Parts: sequence; C-alpha cells; structure tokens
Amino acid sequence: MKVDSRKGRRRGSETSATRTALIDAAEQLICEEGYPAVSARRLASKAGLKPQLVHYYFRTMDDLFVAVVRRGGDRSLEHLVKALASSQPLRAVWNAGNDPRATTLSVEFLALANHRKAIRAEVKRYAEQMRMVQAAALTRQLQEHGADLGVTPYTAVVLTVAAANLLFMESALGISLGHEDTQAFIERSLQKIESNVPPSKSAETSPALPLGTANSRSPGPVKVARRRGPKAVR
Amino acid sequence: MKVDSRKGRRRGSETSATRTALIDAAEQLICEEGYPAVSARRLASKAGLKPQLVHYYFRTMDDLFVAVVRRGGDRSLEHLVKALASSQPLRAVWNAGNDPRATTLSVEFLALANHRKAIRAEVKRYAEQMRMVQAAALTRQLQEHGADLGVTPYTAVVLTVAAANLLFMESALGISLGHEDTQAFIERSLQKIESNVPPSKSAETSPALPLGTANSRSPGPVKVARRRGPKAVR
DNA sequence: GTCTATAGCCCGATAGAC
DNA sequence: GTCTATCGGGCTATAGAC
Repeated sequence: MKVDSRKGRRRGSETSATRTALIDAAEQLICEEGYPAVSARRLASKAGLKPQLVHYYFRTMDDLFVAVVRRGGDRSLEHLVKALASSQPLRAVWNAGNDPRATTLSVEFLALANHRKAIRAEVKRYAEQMRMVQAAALTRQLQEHGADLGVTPYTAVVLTVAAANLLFMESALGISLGHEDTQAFIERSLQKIESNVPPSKSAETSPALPLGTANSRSPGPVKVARRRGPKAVR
Repeated sequence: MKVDSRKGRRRGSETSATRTALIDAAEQLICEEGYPAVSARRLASKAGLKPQLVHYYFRTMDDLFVAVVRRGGDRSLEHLVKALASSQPLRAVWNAGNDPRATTLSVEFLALANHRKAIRAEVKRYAEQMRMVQAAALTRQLQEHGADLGVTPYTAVVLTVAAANLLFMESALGISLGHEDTQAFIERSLQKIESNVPPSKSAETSPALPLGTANSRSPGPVKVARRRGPKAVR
C-alpha cells in the first residue's frame, strides 16, 4: 500500500483563506450547476482569482472535490449531533432531511461517488458516522426510558432516513404523489413515540411503534471519530 | 408557449438502428463513467461511428440524454407492470429496487435532473407513472381481499420504495450499517402481509401491518399513459 | 502566494460534399 | 445516411519568474 506522498510541486497550506474561498466557490458551483461545472477556470472566476491558484492548493480537481465533501460532511455531522442532543432523536433524524443545500450536495456527491474511488470512500465514511451517531442517540433514549419501538434502533433510523430522503429529493423535482399520506403517517408515528418515550423521564414499557417483532440489538455508545486510516487521498 | 420546432438541419429518423446504437452506447457510458463522460466523440468511438453522426440524430447532447432517459424509463415501467401482475404488489415494489443497472442510471439521471429542466420533466413523469401503477396494483389487491394495511396504499408504496432505494444505493457504495436489521424487518412485514392477503383469494379483515390508523384513500384504476402534453423537448 | 506562459488535448456544433 | 473539414472555445496541469 503506497501512501502517494509525491510532492512534485509546492502546495498551499490547508488553513489558507484563499483555499477556503475556493472550497466555498466550488460548493456553490456544485449546487447551482452540478459538479461537472467545476473547472479551474470557472472556479477562479467565481472567486475572483486566477485559475492557476486552484492547482496551487489542490493537486488535482479530485482533491478539490474531496475537500468539498469533507467540509460539507463535517458540517452536516456537527449539525446532526446538536439536533440529536436538543430534541427527540428520531424527529431530529427526520428533520435533518430538510436542508435543501445539503440534499442537493449529497445527490451530486452520490453521482461523483459512483465513479470516483476517493470520493466514494469519503461519502461512505460520513454516511456511516451519521448512522452510528443517530442509532446511538436513539438507543440511549430508549434505554433511559426502558422503552422498545418493536424494531431495532438501526431499523428505525434507516427507515426514517430513507423516507426523509425520498420525500425531499422528489419534492425538489416537483413530485408530490403520495407525499401527504406518507408525511401524515410519519408525523403520527413520531407523535406516538414521543408520547410513549418523552424527552426526559423514565419507564414506559409498551412498544411505541408496533411494527412487528424484533430483537432490539443495541449499537452501543459511539464516539465521532476524526478521520482515521490513510490520512488523506491528496 | 413555443413549440421549439426549428428544423435548421436535417435530423435522422427515430427508428434508425444507428440511433439506437448511440442510445445504447450512451447508456453504457453513463453507467460506467457517469454522464459527463458522454461526449459526441467518446460516444461515437464506443459505437464505432463518426462523431458527427451524434448531431445528425440529436440536435444537442441534452436531446440525447432525454432519449436515454425515455428508453430507460419505458423499459423500467414495462418490467414493473409485469412484476406487479405476477407477484404480490408490495414485494414486486421491493424487488424492483434490485436492478443495479437501473439504480446506477437513476442516480445519474437524478443528478442531471437537478440542473436540466428537460430532463427533470422526464424523470418526474416516469417517477409519477411508476408510483401510480404501484399504488393502483396494491389498491386492487387489497380491495379484492377486503383487506387493510393500516396505511394508505400510497404510504405503503412510498415507504417501500424509499427503503429499497436507500439500501440498494448504499450497498453500491459499500455501506451496510443497519441493513441486515432493516431487510429482516421488511421481509417479516411482507410475509405478514402476504399471509393475510394471499395472492388470489377473498376476505380477511385484520390489518396486516398495524402501523397506525389511516384513512385508506384509493388511487383508483390507472392506465399507463403514453407521453402526453408537449410532445418532446427536442 | 501569486503571476505569465504554455503544452496538449477534448469539446459542441455546423456547413456542405458525396 | 454518412463523410471531411473546420470554427471557436474550454479543459487539466506544469514550469518557472516575481
């Protein structure tokens, strides 16, 4: 396993304001016109810089994309952790799907990830971290109240995320067929859970979501780990 | 409203074998390398043709993409209708998410749709047709048996599609966290439904999925309509 | 840290001959 | 229906001066 540490050229520091401006411009360009619109020239012109600066800070355009994914992922993860702490976990998971910018970005990243290894690895890492954090928060809440949803915390999280994603992505395309019914159902389910498992009291035993029978394994406590393994792809 | 009927140049017929070969090559290229890899030159070289033929059959590259979406959409819709007729509707919906080629294509189309009006319209149209067909099949089956899922058919369809999409797309990225639990839950739910609402008998009254209370509105019978409205974007 | 200059390639789209 | 030729542009990435 090679570490890819060729240093052929000087490269700018990771803390540079110019570098940040380039990442900002890239994120905006991706949202507005899609990732293929991100070229050194367009990026520079949007940021009011010379095109060659892009390659001073990023060896390749893929390195730039990786930086954009990381900053977006870190930001979303941060928001998620805050939301999980300040409201009912499942509702936080449901609401997290409501950020238009994040949704647009994640569709772009998904398409990128399908064909670019380095980006796939980043996307995977963030998706897994988010899921772990969500499942851990839900597990903790259920344990505090001795409650049981009738499904594992992971199942509840996966289904909630899946529904939130589909509904939000579709509505961005102007699709709304079946959305009302589904939103109403999820709202009812969340309210039922919240009335059975209130934010900070104890003991309730009846399943809040009688979805079936399940062996509710717990994901256990989770720390949000800072990047591990091969430190970077750049 | 203009019909965009400029005919500045001769354009090839829609039934040409060469045209089909170009659509084939485009679809393959999109799957393998993503939609930005589709250029007239690369397309032609993959199909063993001259690049200028692309513009003989398609005025712009966007017209080509629209054609690819339409062919893929028609094909998926056709498969779906067959599957809905030959097995339990919800299971057919669940299984329909299992085609890797279709999944890859739809991520690409989604990214394209985010930034290109003509493609967004096509994607929307197919998504709505599929949902209508699915909900109609489920409604019909429930009526035949006088059964009730506890949620509207649209809700059941939306949730099933959402879960299938998320699980399949994630597994394409190598993500599997929480998948086992969720798949097992869905399998149990489908089996429960199928035992309460068998493929072709009558009368069962107990809700198969006790998911909550619902006013099960029916989508009514649905025909798969051939393209309506502005006939084409080309 | 930012600049000029440049190599070498790919792009969409059209015109008009055959 | 397919070809040759071509316009006018954009692209990544590097080298080396300031």
